[in-house]
Amino acid sequence: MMNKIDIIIVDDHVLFSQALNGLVSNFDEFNVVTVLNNGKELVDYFSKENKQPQIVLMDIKMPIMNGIEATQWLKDNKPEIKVLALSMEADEDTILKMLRAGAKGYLLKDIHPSVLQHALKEVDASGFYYTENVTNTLLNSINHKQKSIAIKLKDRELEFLKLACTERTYREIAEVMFLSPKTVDNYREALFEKLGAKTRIGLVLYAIKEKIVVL
Amino acid sequence: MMNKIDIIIVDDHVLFSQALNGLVSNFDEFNVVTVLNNGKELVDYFSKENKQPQIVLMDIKMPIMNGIEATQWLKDNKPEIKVLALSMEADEDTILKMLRAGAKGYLLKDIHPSVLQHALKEVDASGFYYTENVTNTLLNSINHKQKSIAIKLKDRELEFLKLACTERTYREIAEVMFLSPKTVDNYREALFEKLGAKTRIGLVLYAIKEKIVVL
DNA sequence: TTTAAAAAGGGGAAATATCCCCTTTTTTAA
DNA sequence: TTAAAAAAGGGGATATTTCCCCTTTTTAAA
Repeated sequence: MMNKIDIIIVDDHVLFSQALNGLVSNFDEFNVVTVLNNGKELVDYFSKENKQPQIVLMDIKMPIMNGIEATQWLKDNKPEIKVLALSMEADEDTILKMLRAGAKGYLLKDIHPSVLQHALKEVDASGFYYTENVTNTLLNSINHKQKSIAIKLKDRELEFLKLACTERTYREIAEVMFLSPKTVDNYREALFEKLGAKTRIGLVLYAIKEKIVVL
Repeated sequence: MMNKIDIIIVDDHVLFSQALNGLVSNFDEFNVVTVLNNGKELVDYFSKENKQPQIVLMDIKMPIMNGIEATQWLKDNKPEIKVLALSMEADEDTILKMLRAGAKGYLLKDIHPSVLQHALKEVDASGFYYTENVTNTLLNSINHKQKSIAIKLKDRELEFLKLACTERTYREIAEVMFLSPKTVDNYREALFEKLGAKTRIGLVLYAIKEKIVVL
């Protein structure tokens, strides 16, 4: 008989975690060492026990110490243990935080048991299991960082704003725009007002944030 | 005998693609339908042939039509075919473009054959295979934390630079840093010199470009 | 065609930023 | 322990930015 892979389940919903326990215990390859109710219990567990599981099946929303904190703790203190997140929510922010904390995979609780089994095997064998879902979420959050609130600027103001994001002085900007320096003053003051800026630096920060200028 | 999974290899390096052909053909589960030299040949192939492979092993850098364009074309025209990218480079930009174009995985050419075999099986069975490498790249590009700083800045200079990217005056920056305004002058001038800037705007542009400050 | 709004221009002044060439203090390395 | 380097501070001048309160010119709409 081959050695089974030790797993700890951390989840505060007892009904669910016990069901999960039964499920995983039925997988030939895995052995559930213990079932804990939150991150704190996991940390306490390691202060008492010498045994280390290969994988922790981690819920995210939990009282006292949540899954993100617990995963971060494991990364810092037991980096060889792999965390597979198991969550109800698939919102971008949670996924991001969990992955940054070091999770090796992120599954939703409504998956088919066979997928869980497959994921566990992958995490054991390859060290990770990132689903299409997770990857797409990451791709999305790169794309729609933030939609511009789009204060509407006139063409000439936009032109000035772009030039303000260079090392040109206002005098030089005036030359480029074929305007008097005094008129450029007006554009500056108008944009200070519209964009809530107090200095030229503020204009630059706004322009870059809103992707009016691209670096 | 089970049905083998059909694969097309697209790569302009003939020596490599032929070696890859031999390798994959030796895998029990897979059958290499044909080997093509670039994306254009792949598009042409589908205009002549009715047969469709399940998976395309796609190089990225190729003449005439590169792997990104070809993958995008497949997504638009043959969405049921899965693309597994196989590349020399692991730079962020390329990975992002390839995934956006619809690749179901991204492997480097220096992996072990068994990993390729495993990835192919995963792509066939699950529809995707995203490695830790790829996921970390995505995470990084969200964080914008890739430190490509060519010029090494001292801690205190970095601190000043970040403050320069705000609407604070130098006098206020001096207060925050517990320095005399004159010392702040020195930091400014030192950075002008190091970063080739002539004005504070130049500092801000540099800091943002190099991801020293995140907006 | 009249009228209002937008764009352009300006005077003048105070606050900041830029610049160059110094000294003193603290840290680091030989 | 001593020399050198880095960090901190400064004087003083000029240039630029910021600010407020104006006029003139051009454009667009009634």
